[in-house]
Amino acid sequence: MQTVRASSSSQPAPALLLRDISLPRRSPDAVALGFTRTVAKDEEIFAEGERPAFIYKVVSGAVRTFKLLSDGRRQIDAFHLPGDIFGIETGEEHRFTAEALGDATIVLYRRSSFGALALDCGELSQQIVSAMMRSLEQAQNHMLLLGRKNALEKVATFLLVLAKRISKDDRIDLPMSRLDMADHLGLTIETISRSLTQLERKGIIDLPTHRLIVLRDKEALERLDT
Amino acid sequence: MQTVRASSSSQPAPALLLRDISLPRRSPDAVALGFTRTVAKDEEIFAEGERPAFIYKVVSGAVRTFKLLSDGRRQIDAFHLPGDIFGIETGEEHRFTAEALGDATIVLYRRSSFGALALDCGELSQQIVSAMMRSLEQAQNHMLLLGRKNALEKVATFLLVLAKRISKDDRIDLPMSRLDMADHLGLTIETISRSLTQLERKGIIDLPTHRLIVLRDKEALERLDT
DNA sequence: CGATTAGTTGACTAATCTCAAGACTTGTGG
DNA sequence: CCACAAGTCTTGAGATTAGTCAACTAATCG
Repeated sequence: MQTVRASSSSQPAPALLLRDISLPRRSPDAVALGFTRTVAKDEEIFAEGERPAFIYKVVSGAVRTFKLLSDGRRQIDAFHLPGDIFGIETGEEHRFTAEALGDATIVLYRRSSFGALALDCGELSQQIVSAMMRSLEQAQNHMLLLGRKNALEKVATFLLVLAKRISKDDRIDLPMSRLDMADHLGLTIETISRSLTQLERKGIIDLPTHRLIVLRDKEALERLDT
Repeated sequence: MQTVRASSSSQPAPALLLRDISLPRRSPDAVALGFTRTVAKDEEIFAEGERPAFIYKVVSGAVRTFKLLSDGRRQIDAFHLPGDIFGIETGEEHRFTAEALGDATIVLYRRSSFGALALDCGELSQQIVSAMMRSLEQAQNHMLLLGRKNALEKVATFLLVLAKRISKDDRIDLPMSRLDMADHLGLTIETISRSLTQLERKGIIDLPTHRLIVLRDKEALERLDT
């Protein structure tokens, strides 16, 4: 596991600075006004868990979006450069924190302006959009796992995620091999095996057969899930 | 680096098996017919690089989607369980390979049925959808990097990606600190530093200042990018 | 300038991988 | 229904990569 270093953090800067109100160019359905805002180095633009009120676009400078584990380990999912849109959410909270890398200028579009986003799409498109969004959320959580969790944490998280999807009374009938798990979690089959054994020794899971896992202590797993 | 093991691979199974033609329920804009297909264990459903002709939905069984590095290292981005939609692409090729984990049943929807996907959305939604898609593609590439590349490969890939976005004649003016790079690539600042030094020693890059990187040998970087 | 922060380098440690052997499962055919 | 074969999983020992800690150097900001 890795040392957690303080992120370079100046103090949070003043309030929102209105500069300019620009209409999105050539947009016929432009209900969205754009506010321009300047942000200082390391200033927070929005925080994980907040209700998303805007969608953002970088005008100048650069922005990082990241997730944190409870002990401060951080995974930056992306750097956003001029022209990039970020902060899109379909749910009720931001799943990242966004901060400026250096001084930056961004444009904010009221989220309410385009309502539930997918609503002005046909129903089929809507299904597809929501499938994309689910993939994206999964991918983003998975980056945190791959970049910042150790082997035991990876396996614990994986079991919990799988349990939510397919467990019957805390029994998981694994649909995949150890090799598949390994290639999903960025580990080797041996490390998967050792991690499972370790969880079993601690009484957290049972392994009646190789393909069946019984979760005996979900709380303990959740503690590992950080 | 990690040993590459052969994926359990039976031989590719026969052709497409039409079973059933079902209309998507309650869908008013349902131009899409659903074909049901059964696939055998480890059978390929589509391959990375292929032109995407369908969108898929798992009916029974489970499916893995993955990317490979040139030497066979594999990153499974997701397991798809009954009800899950997978294989959505906005571009002209599949960016993953999909295979059945065990015997499985899937439904195929002709992609042409909903045309360019975003087309029946308003223009603004369309921008948002395409921003989502970009994030998703980035996230998926990044999972491969986080899960299966070593430190030097990570840094090399990062520099190339960054160069494509912001380099002027192969000079990158880094907008982020070493800590930011580290937290993006799942490494520590020391390892970032050592990797950059190593690239410099090999004559692949120059580091005139900490925030400026000159790419001297892109080919070599691309070779590391696998 | 001088102080502070950011980045580099070295020596050492720890986590995970690699390689190898053995055990368990599963499927097949006698 | 048992025995064997093939594949899958587990375990151990040693190697390797990246992390940790610490000292030093370079850059940046008042």
